Amino acid sequence: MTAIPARAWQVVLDAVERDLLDGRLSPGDHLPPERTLAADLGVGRSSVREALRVLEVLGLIRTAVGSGPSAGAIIVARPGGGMSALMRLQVAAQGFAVADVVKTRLVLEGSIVAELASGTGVIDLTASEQILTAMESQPLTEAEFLALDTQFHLSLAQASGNQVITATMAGLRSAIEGYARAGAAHLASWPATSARLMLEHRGILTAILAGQADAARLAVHAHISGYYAETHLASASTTTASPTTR
Amino acid sequence: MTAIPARAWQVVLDAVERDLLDGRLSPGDHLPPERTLAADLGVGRSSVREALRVLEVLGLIRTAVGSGPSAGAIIVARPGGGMSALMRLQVAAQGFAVADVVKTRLVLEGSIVAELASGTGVIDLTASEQILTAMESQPLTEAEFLALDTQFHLSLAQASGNQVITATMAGLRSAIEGYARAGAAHLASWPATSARLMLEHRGILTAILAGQADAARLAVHAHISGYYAETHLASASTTTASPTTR
DNA sequence: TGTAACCTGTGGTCAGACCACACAAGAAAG
DNA sequence: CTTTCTTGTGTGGTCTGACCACAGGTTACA
Repeated sequence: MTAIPARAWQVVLDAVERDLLDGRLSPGDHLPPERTLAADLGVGRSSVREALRVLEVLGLIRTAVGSGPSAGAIIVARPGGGMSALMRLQVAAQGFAVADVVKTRLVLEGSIVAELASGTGVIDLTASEQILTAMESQPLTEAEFLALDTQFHLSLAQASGNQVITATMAGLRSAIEGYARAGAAHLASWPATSARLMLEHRGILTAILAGQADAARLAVHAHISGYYAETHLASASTTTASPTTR
Repeated sequence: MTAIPARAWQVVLDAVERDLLDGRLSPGDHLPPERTLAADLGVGRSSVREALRVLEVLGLIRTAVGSGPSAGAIIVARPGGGMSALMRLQVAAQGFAVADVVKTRLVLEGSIVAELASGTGVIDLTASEQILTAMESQPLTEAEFLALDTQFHLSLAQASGNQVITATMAGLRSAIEGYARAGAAHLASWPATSARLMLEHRGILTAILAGQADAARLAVHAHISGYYAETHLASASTTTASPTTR
């Protein structure tokens, strides 16, 4: 069929993918041991390991040494880690511009809060509430604050129930985490900025609970682009087609 | 520092990432040969290869055998392939629900066409035009049609200039490509559906060129969710909180 | 001068070995 | 009989060494 002989590790990757699609493998299942997999597919164990490493980084499997039910390679399908690694490295390698990452956050988070605000069903925002309360209850260092900030934004995505958007947002966030942290040092007054950010968080949550979709979207928009404008890191302006990409 | 000794392949991954962040590596540069990398980092060559395999799948490097300037591992930073692999496998492993993928497409593509429509600068849509013309010029098989359909949607993302959204869309699209193809077989009349899809494409493009952001967003929304509703694959309803996720 | 043969460095792959680890089954002690 | 310890076994993690295919450059030859 194909004149090009597939590379050995690709054979393994394809076999696993086919097993997943055909239902022979499901989340929670164990992959065969590496040595068995190698023998079954007619490739070397190192090739199997290369494929498993890819699956691990992509968040499809988790590996553990030892023996027993918890050992071996297990299908987990946690997209967050893989998305983070991918976006972090692409930003590092200049495949992704930071400005584009911020703009994508605006799009995704804006539609998330708008959907949450206009959602008909019961929506659980207690997790977001708790994170906000934790942020406000005591003074935090910049790193602690940013960690909770990440959790807050992520909790909104999780409340929407969309796993794709949640994972993508987690990836985007982690990709520019270093920039956000570095930018905090450029601020004129960290206490002033953090106080403002907390107020904006409250405003976002209030708009969602009040069912004001447009207000929530605008609040998120101002929140995100405001911080990045203040830290001089990305010109995430509101609607203008930014020239930074080109 | 860390009581947990990092795994060997992660040492390599971290080293490459640090080199990227510090500017010691840039797109177009060669990575050191595997054997050199192994010796420099004090790990075995197989561990280096596992890391390089990850970087390759993630779209960060391209490898070639032989000698000369084109051989070896070269930084390329092409996010598309990695994003596609990640999303395809996550859908296969049920980490991503197809309904969520479709909903994310709605969000991203909706905001893309809205931004294109309201864009102040000159926007080049000739590529999208040409693809549409190619689709309309002759009868196509389902596979050919879907391939051009993918190209059309992707060309819009590329016109927006946002590399993150473009790559994400490419990944989402490829993740459900199999479902789209399988769904085409369930249609009552493929010629009728394809004709409708082409008309909708024209409508989207017209709305963009006319500067009607909301109309373009609605047209894209109807276009995408309509096809998936028709193929009974995903209940990508307009605004209702879908219960399919849980 | 042109061509052909050779050499070198690269990734691709495999085989084998050893280690650390976690669990299970059996043996030993109470 | 119960508890505790020892041993065995299977797993991933890693390294080493070897060989191959390939692409380019280099050299020798016509």
